[in-house]
Amino acid sequence: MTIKLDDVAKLAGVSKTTVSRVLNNRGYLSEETKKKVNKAMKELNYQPNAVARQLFRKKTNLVGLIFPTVDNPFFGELVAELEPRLFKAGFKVFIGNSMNDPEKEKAYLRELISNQVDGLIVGAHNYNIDEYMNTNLPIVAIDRIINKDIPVISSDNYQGGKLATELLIKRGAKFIVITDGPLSLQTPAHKRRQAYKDVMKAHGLEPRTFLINFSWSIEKKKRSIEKMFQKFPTMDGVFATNDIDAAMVWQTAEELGIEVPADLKIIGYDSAHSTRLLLPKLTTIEQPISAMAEAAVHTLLQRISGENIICEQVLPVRVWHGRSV
Amino acid sequence: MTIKLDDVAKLAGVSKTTVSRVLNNRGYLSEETKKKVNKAMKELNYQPNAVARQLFRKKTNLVGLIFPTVDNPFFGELVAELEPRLFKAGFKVFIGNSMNDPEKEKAYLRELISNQVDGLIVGAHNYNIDEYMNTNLPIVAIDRIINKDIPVISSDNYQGGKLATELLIKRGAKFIVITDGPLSLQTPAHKRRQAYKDVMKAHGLEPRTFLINFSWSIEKKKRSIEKMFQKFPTMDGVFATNDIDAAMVWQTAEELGIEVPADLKIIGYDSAHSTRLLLPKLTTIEQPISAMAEAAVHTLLQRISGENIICEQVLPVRVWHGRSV
DNA sequence: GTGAAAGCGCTAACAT
DNA sequence: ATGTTAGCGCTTTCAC
Repeated sequence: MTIKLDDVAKLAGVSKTTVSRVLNNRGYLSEETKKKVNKAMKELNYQPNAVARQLFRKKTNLVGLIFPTVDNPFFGELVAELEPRLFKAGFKVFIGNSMNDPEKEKAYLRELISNQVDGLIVGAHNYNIDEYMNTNLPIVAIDRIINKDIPVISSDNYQGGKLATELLIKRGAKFIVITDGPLSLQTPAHKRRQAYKDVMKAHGLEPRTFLINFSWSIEKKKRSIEKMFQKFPTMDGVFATNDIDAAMVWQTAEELGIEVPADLKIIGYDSAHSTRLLLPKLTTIEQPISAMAEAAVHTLLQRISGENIICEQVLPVRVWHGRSV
Repeated sequence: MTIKLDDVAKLAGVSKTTVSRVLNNRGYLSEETKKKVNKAMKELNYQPNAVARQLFRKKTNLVGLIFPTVDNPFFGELVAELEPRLFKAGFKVFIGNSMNDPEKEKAYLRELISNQVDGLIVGAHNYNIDEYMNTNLPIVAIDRIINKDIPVISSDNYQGGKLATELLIKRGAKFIVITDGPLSLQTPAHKRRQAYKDVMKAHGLEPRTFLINFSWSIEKKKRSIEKMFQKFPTMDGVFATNDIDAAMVWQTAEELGIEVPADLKIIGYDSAHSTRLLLPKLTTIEQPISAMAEAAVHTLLQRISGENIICEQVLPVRVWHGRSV
C-alpha cells in the first residue's frame, strides 16, 4: 500500500488541505505547520501521486514522441535532443516507435490521446492517418506533412538535394541514381528528389530513381542494392537519401570491387553525430538535428500555451565533406 | 472540452455504468444497448480517459526506461528492441536519458514513481542512488548492479573481455591498452577489464588502462585519445570498451599515419546493427541486444505479475570479425 | 439487464 | 492560518 496525502495529514495532525498547501507552497501557512508536515512527509517517504493530480488539473505534463525507430542514427539523435529539452520545460516523454506501420501509429496515437498527453511531436513517415484530423491536441511534425494546421519543422530538403546532386556532377559523375522511399509518404523530404531531378535536367542528365523503403529489413535492403548495381552497370554516382543506405551502397561497391570515389561517387543524407564518428569518410548532407529539436520543442510549447501559430520552419543544411565523392 | 463517459451515456439514454460496461465488455448487456452505446461513442468520437482509469485501477500500464542516451547505437538499439515488446504486452513507455548525471537520474526516478509506473528498466550507468532502495517497484537492470534484490540482465562481459584480449594477442599485439570508464560505476561491464587483466597477465604482458568517460563530449574524448597515443607511443593494440570509442581511436590512428591493423590492432565492443552497417570493418565483440531486451521484458513482466524471482541472466557474446585486428 | 452511489488521491472554492 | 466539502472521469459493489 502506498502512502497518500491523508496518511501524511494524519501523522502531522492536520488536514489534507494543509498538506496539499505545503506540497504546492500555496496559501498562508505557519512555519511550524510547514515543519510538521515536511517532517511527516519525510518520515513516510511520501511521493505525491501524479495521476491524481493529472486528473484534477486536466494537465499531464506529458508529451508523446512518435518516430519510426530510435535505432537509426538520425532519429536516435533527434529523440536524444528532444527529450532533455522537454524535460527541462517540465514535461516527461512517452515514446512510440511506429516502424512506419500505420496501424501501430494509429494505436500509439489513440493511446497517447487517451493518456491525455499535452502535446505530440511526430516524425514518423506514414500515410495519411485520419486520427490526426479529429484532435485539437497541440502537434508539431518533423519532416512530415500531416495537414495544413500542423506546423512542420524540417531542414532545407530542396537545398540539400541540390547540393548533393551538384557535388556529384561537379566531381564528374554522369549516371547518377537516387535511392529514395515511396512518394506516397507525405514528407518534405521528397523535395530532395525534386531538387535532384531539377539539377539533373538542368545539366542534360537523366534522373533515375531506385526505391529503398526505410522500413525494409537489412537483408532486403542489401538484396535491393545488389539489384541496383545489376540494373545500372554504368552507374557512377549514387545519392542515397539517408546515411545507412549510403553505407550499404558503399559496402556493396567494395564487395563488387568498385572503387569509391574513383569509379563510383556516393553521397548520403542526415549526418548524425554517431554516423560521423563511425564513418567520417562518407560525404553527406548534414541536417541541423539539434536546431530542429530546438525549433520543434519551442513551437510545441507555444502551441501548448495556446498560441496558434501556423508555420513551416525550414532550417539550413550543409555538406559534410568526406571522401566518398 | 473533451467528451466523457457521461456525455456518451446521455446521448445513448443510458447510465454511466452501462457505458462503462460496454467499454470494458463486462457484465450482462442486451445487444440493443450495446449498439446504442457504440453508436453514441462513434458519434461523439469518444476516447476513454486513461488517467481516470489509472487512478481507479491503481495500475497505469506504464513502464519507465532510464538509459544514458538513445543517441548511441547500443542504447538506441536496446530501446528500439524493448519498446515494441513492452507495447505488445500492453505497456506504454516513458523514456528518460540520464546522460549519466546522477541528479537527472534521481529526478527521473522520482517523476516516474510519482507517475505510478508499473515497472522500470534501468540501463543508466550511475553511481549508487538511494532512491532505488526505498521502492518496491518492479525493476530490471541492464548491465548494471543496483542492489541484490534487482535482477540484472547482461551479456557475458568476462567472456567478451577474454575473447577480445586473446584475439589481439593472437594476432601479435603486445602493448595493448584498454579504454574504459571509471571503476566507480557499478556495472558488470567491469568484468571486461578484469578479463583483459587476467589474460594479459597469463601471457606475461602488462595491462594498461586508459580512462575514457562515456559521458564526455566528443571533443574531450578526441583530445583524450590523442593523449593516449602520446602517452603510449609503442602501443600496438587497443581494446575499446565501446564501438564509438574504437572508431575514434581508428580515426586518430589514421590521422597519425598509423596503419590498422598492421601497426595497430583495434577491437571494439557492442556491435549494434547500425554500427555494423556503417563500419563493418571494425572487429568487435557483439552483444546479443535483441536477446537482452527479450530477457529484460520477460523478467520485468514476471516481476510485475508478482513473481519475485531474483536472478542474474548472462547472455553469450561473440566476435564480429572485421579487419581492424 | 440496468442504475445509483461511493471512491481512487488530489486540489480549490468556500467557510471559519 | 486551517478545515470542510465537492469534484476531476472512471469503475464497481450493491440494489432493483
